Amino acid sequence: MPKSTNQKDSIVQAALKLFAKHGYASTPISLIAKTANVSQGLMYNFFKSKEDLLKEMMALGFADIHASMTSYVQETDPNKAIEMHVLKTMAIIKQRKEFWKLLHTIRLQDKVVTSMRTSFQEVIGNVSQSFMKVFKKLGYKNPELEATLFLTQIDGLVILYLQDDTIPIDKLAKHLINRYNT
Amino acid sequence: MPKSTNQKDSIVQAALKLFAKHGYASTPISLIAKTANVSQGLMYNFFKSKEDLLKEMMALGFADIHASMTSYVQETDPNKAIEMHVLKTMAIIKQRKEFWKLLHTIRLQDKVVTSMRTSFQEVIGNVSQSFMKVFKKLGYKNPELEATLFLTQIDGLVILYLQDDTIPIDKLAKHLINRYNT
Amino acid sequence: MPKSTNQKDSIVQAALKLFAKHGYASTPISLIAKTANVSQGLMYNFFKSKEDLLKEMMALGFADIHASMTSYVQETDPNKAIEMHVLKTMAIIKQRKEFWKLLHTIRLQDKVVTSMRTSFQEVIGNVSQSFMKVFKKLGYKNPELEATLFLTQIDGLVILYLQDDTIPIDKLAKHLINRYNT
Amino acid sequence: MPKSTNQKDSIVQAALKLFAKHGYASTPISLIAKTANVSQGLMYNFFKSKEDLLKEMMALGFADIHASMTSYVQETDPNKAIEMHVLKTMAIIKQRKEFWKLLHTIRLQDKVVTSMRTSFQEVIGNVSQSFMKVFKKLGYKNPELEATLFLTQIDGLVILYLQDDTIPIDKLAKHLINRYNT
DNA sequence: TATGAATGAGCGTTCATTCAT
DNA sequence: AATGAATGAACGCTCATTCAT
Repeated sequence: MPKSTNQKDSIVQAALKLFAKHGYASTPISLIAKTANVSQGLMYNFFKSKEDLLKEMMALGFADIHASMTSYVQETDPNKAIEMHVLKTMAIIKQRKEFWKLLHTIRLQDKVVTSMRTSFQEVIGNVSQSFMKVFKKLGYKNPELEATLFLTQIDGLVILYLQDDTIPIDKLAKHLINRYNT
Repeated sequence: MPKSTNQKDSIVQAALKLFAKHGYASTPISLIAKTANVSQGLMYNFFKSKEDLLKEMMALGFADIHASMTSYVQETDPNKAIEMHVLKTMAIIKQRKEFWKLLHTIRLQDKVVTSMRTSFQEVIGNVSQSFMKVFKKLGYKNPELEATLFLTQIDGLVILYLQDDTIPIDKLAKHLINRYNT
Repeated sequence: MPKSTNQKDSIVQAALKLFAKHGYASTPISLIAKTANVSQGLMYNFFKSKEDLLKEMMALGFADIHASMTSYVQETDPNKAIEMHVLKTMAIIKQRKEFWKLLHTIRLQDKVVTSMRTSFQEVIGNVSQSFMKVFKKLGYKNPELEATLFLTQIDGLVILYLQDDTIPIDKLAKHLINRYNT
Repeated sequence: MPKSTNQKDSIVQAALKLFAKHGYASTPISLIAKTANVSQGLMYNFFKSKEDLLKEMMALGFADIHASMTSYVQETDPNKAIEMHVLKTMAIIKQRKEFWKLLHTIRLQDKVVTSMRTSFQEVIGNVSQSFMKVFKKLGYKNPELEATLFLTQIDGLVILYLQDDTIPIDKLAKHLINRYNT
């Protein structure tokens, strides 16, 4: 069995945890290596640089999210689509907290992100388009604005949760769903 | 007029711009100094450390926001309060884009922030309390959840705008206001 | 054989030489590294800070001296004890000139030293006690004062030698011994 | 009245105190200025550099000591000469503790000292010569060695006192005198 | 494949010195 | 004579990256 896969995995997990906690720039490679129980030099067998590690990590995360989100994209009942998206997002966030934290500390910066903007925009774009249709179907006058408000509402909720995971996130999600499903 | 004030100002402006763009940890003091047209050593006549510069900068920003936000806190008409808060927030964000970018890259991290968390929570807390009352007055069943949803909705909108300032932020704001002012 | 040992040794030797010559505070790490033919960064694989290097160096020196001095501590003939201490001290000083120079530039300062004061006092204290007994055995009226005078006499001689190694140190030592061995 | 003299004096006093406590290299000019209640820039009206301040300070100290010591150099009774030298030295040391501390931290270093070696040697040389004659007069077989031992004995005592001023320095001095005045 | 010793550029910071006022 | 703002070189130290093994 390829042990290297496990090692690469440990590295990615360690990096994710540490980047989310201390920030990308403030996390030394040496610490990632130690946390992943791997020699410092070995890191460069898997990733050609620290930045490369970040990019690959983010790509993995996006793929993951993409997979999760597209699972219900063919939902035809608009109310169901809204409900599923809210619930699914909350589920993903809980499960991938560190990834989302990192994503949010990075997404307003222009250095590393440009390279991964594509993947990010793709995911966002798809979802956006999809919900425009949903709100159109529901008869909203301005489905584009509605979709944006809906998605930013979820975004804001997510950030609050990432910052303080003791908020009643499930109640809030339910409340949000009810607001649309009248 | 004291020239030092201008210099301190340039430093703060330069730091704000660079921190917002590249992140705190990835912005060298040397670059701030160069951008502010000041020698590197002189920086330490104004701020005793890089971290101190950040803190002071954030404190200034918070004071500013606090001042802006408390200007309409005595508004008694709940619909008006909602409208004013949305509009005021958008105004502030447009004006202090870099400060808000910086704030968002920092607020999920646990390192430097603790010292300024207080100021942040204070502002947030006040606003939160205030809107709970607003939604109570409007007869919402669960004013606390409503307030949270309202504020996170704004937060999400703000982040989207910080990431891409070509979105129709004013339309979105208006739309949001209309949703509440039925 | 581990090369690192040699490197650590070169560093210690270089540091000892340079600290003794220019003083601790006036010796840059960069110069030590260059003198030891080692990169500046590597220094920190062996010593976690400049101060740590000093401390470790001093500890080594003290251990050395301690070993040398305790070799004759069980001497029961008081005259022999005096003779041996003088001769041994001179031998040590000749051999460890730089260490002693460094020790003397440091011992009146209050900053770094506190941590190593303990080791120093321990060595001194033992010797002091030991010579009090010697002078008691020899029938001196005030053995404590005698011991102090004896040891400070040696100290003064040592310092003179450290300052100018062309003085007839052996003759002086012999003369000193004869003064006690009547 | 020339205020500058007082200022120069305060600077020298402040520098002496601080150099003795923290060492020359570890004492910033800024701290000396603050301690002397003088602006940092003004220092350079009196001394052309930090090193110059040290040199001038030492020169002043030497002149002082020289004056003190030559006051009894014409003493013809050899026993009296020994007694006076011991007592006078102790008096000077007590009075000029900081100067002596500084002197001892500096005298084994080669950087600054070379320039003042002359003055130092001159004082030492005179005293040395003078005591050779004293011991000759007293009929010692090897007056040169005796003089060296005598002076280094005092030196050793002085250093002990500088390191710990709670030792019974007066008793020790008396004891020393008695040893010679039999 | 795996190590960790080794490098060197760059960081935040200090401080002796200069200079405009 | 006196200030203290301003400079810039040098410091101790960190860390991404390389390389011999």
